[in-house]
Amino acid sequence: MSKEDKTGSVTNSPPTGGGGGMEYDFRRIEKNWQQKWKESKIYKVENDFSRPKYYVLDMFPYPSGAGLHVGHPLGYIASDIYSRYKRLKGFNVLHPMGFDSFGLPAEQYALETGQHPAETTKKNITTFKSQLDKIGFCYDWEREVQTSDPKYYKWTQWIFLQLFNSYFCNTEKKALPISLLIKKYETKGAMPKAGLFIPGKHFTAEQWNSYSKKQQKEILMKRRLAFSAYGEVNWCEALGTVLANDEVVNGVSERGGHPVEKRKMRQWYLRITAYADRLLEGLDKVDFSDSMKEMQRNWIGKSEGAEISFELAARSSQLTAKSSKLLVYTTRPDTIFGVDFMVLAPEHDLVAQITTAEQKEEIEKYLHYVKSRSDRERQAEVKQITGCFTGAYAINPFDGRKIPVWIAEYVLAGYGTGAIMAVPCGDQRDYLFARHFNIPITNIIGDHYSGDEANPTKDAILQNSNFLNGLLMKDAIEVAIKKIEEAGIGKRKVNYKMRDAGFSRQRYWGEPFPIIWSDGIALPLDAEELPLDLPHVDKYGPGPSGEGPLANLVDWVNVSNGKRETSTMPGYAGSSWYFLRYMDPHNEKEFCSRQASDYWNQVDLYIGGTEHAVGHLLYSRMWTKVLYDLGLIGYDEPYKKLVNQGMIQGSSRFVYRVTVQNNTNKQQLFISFNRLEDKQVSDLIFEKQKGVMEDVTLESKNPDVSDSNNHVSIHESANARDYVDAYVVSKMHVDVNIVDGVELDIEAFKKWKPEYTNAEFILEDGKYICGVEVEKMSKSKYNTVNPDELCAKYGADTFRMYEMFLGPVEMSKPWDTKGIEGVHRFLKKFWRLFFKETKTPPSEGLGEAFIVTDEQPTPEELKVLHTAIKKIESDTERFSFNTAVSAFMIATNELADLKCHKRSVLEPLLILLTPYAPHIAEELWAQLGNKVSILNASYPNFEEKYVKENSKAYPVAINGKTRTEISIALDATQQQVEEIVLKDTVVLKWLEGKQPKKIIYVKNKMINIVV
RNA sequence: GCCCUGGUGGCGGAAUUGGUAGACGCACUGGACUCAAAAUCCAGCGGUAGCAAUACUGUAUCGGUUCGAUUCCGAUCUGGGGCACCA
Repeated sequence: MSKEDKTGSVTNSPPTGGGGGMEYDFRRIEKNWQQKWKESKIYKVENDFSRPKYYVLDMFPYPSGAGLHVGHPLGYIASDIYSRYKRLKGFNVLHPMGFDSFGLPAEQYALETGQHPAETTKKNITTFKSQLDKIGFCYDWEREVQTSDPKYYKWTQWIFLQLFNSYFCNTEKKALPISLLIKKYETKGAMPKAGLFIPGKHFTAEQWNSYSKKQQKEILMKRRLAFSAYGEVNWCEALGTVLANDEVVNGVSERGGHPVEKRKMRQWYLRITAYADRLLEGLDKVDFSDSMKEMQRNWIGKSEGAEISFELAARSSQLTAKSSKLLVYTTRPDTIFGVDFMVLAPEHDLVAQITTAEQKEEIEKYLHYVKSRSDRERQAEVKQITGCFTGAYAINPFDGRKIPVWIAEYVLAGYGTGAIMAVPCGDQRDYLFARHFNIPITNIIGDHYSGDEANPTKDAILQNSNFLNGLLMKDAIEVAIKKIEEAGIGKRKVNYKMRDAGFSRQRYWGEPFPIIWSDGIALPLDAEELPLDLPHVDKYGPGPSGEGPLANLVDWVNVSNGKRETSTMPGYAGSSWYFLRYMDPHNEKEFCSRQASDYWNQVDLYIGGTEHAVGHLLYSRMWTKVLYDLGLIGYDEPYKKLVNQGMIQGSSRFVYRVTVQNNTNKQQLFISFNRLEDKQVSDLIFEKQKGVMEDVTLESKNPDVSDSNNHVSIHESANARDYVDAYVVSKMHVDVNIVDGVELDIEAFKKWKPEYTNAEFILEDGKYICGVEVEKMSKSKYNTVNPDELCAKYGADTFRMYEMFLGPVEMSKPWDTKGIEGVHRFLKKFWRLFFKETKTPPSEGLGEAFIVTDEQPTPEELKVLHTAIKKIESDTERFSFNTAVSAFMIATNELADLKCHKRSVLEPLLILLTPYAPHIAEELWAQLGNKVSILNASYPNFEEKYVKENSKAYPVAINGKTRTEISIALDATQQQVEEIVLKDTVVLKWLEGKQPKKIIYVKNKMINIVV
């Protein structure tokens, strides 16, 4: 052990080393077996259609430059354990791994450093793979996919063409080839099912045939599953580029702090809204957690209500006939008589037309303000109520009331019709808005409305509501809709919160679109022309007028029949179908052969984080449905079961730097955590700064440690003179790896940040104690722990088991390296069931050290074994890996106590251990003389007879409080139990001579006596 | 703001269907072995009172249902994740 050792927050020396004997030399064992497994291709997976299959999939990683930290492998270890378990159960298991290797970070990095994303991505993947391999995963790397590989994205582009060439048939509720739609238009046109023929929307066959090619294509574009249209983006003029929401902070660009505004640009979209209902229905067929389904349902946001059109008051003379109506969507048509104002989204088309001359200036000011606001900001800040009156009025169709029309940022253009009818007594936002702008509030729900806040109830009896008076709101909804439809002023409407998915990015590092624009018509490439390779660029800056970097490649863009599409596909394109490619990764003819996709079928178990709850999962579910509709695969849900792993959070450490204002001597000073609140600390600080600040007193208030960001607090000094008027304590992240628990290794710290070599430290009890906070694990917070170092120090088996032992996979938890010792001790103890540690060198003492015998096991030993089999098998089945690890510990402790070294007990136990700690299991298996790998063994069978008991020590409670324990036969009857219990001295004592009212006896659980 | 989710000893967690709260591990304390250390083994370990047996109390807070609540219901406080161009 040396002070130099800074590889982890555990500062002990390597747990093994030196000495002779057969000790658990995990380094040798793991290296040896990883090598052998690789040579024997034991993880190679064949499409052997005769065997039962099981498909385990991890959400593949984005290969970031930071490499793996201990949070990444959590899900991978879980899926690896389950895969190996299923293999032992006789399944042909597909458990592949690959990389989601297109994406923004590589491009950002390229912008900063000039390194091509292809190069950095390749490098990062190499690092990831070597890190993954050290943990001993059973991946068949021959099936690896990388989304940025042309051999892969050829098929992403191909599927895009299928989407482009398909439409959603509303009658059959499925995707069909667009050629069928064209045929229909040519022969029947597009005629209304019922009601009015609306020119522009409907047309006859003759009309269709008379349209120009361009007109026809424009009509078709409105039906394609992948289509092009105009949509809003975050536009940053200064950077000349479109930004992700991520890159926009408080309305300005993260890079450079330039202003950002909304701008409409031509974009590609996927018509996921067409699949809204099927995406909802599909949730009933899959095994996802309820919360996950709930999140997806909320995202889709299906609601039923009505679209109502309000006449606008005639006085706005600039209104044309067409725009004299204001269409709103509401889920609560029952509240129509409570409407006190209307609100349009600021982007609403009508705004410009209806605004009166007097209001024009104000409206324009407001529009300018809204442009800089993100959707999130617009909805979030309730305290800040903003809006602007347009000067226009709408007319309530039933009572003729004049209703003022406002615009406000809390109404979003993308949802519903982009306009609402505001009912302040029933909706809190509307209420706050009305109060803020002094709009009178109509109460239609009597006592249910307090006047202090809105009440969104549906259980009130309506008042002040004309023909709805006296009706329960729930029932009034239907009545109102009928009346609205009768009056011809609106209709029943199902609405979805979900919008069509934006599918183009003004970026370089993504799949190029196989599209050529010719005279405004999007021409798809032929399948034979794929892949359309992503051309090499030297510069990663944006193209002209906000286009992606590809627009700078003039030669590439201009082709004989037009111009290439210069945007690229988003990150989720490649990940929407990757699960299929693993089944048939080298197929050059098809994205995946039907035979392979029929055999491997749905993913039986999908493991990944909740952060993908809506995005990725919905997109891949949609793609799967489209592929199914087009007859390309045989199922329309990709993932049968989904398990969400929790996030492993980082446990950050902080040091507190004191900066004295106007301090010219620049002495660096740090203060230990618990002295921050020390009243005398200002004296100390003063002491340390002596020489520059004679006679200056600092009066410190208690520092507010909870303050955000860096600045903990500013201390005003009452008697400040000359040099000093305040000192500032700033909080700095410090590398967790140079902190032992909470104690800072000061020397290591100085080495880590050389600028503080001469810093002084105010200690407590001779130590510098760091502050602790749980945050997301990230390089910039210096709270990452590298799995490589842990594998090197304790071995992959220990690391795997420890990650599992931390807690339930689904739960988030902070990482703490300290506990890993315990798991390592367990594996050493397990090893000692097979080997006795001797002082002789292994070359001589092997026979002597190996202590496994062929003796017959005792009933007690068999009970330990079979208890373990039952517990570990069921825990593995239900993904309760932490309790399974604890079951291994219990079994090992008990067998060690029994001094059991019997093959017939240990051999099955080894098989149980294989999924969790494959290396040690394989080694000991070989030591037992087995010639075939333990990976191909079969899982031991649990036998009830070995664990059966005929009595149980029942807890006996009096009035619900456990007072004693009585051993009673398991097959005892109620009467027998009552007799036994009432004879017991402890029970008699607590009864105090009273008669029990009731005796509750739950077989195999407990007994409760009610007095 | 909206949606989802969590809160149990000093710490990570266990309690699978409403039935003995704290399994297992870490840390800590005491002991054995050792010249010493490491490793290993044994014992203790929620709080309060007590030498102890034991009693009371205890699963974020408050209230409810029940013979019985960490578990179910209602309200409150609080940590984490997502919110459509990060992946």
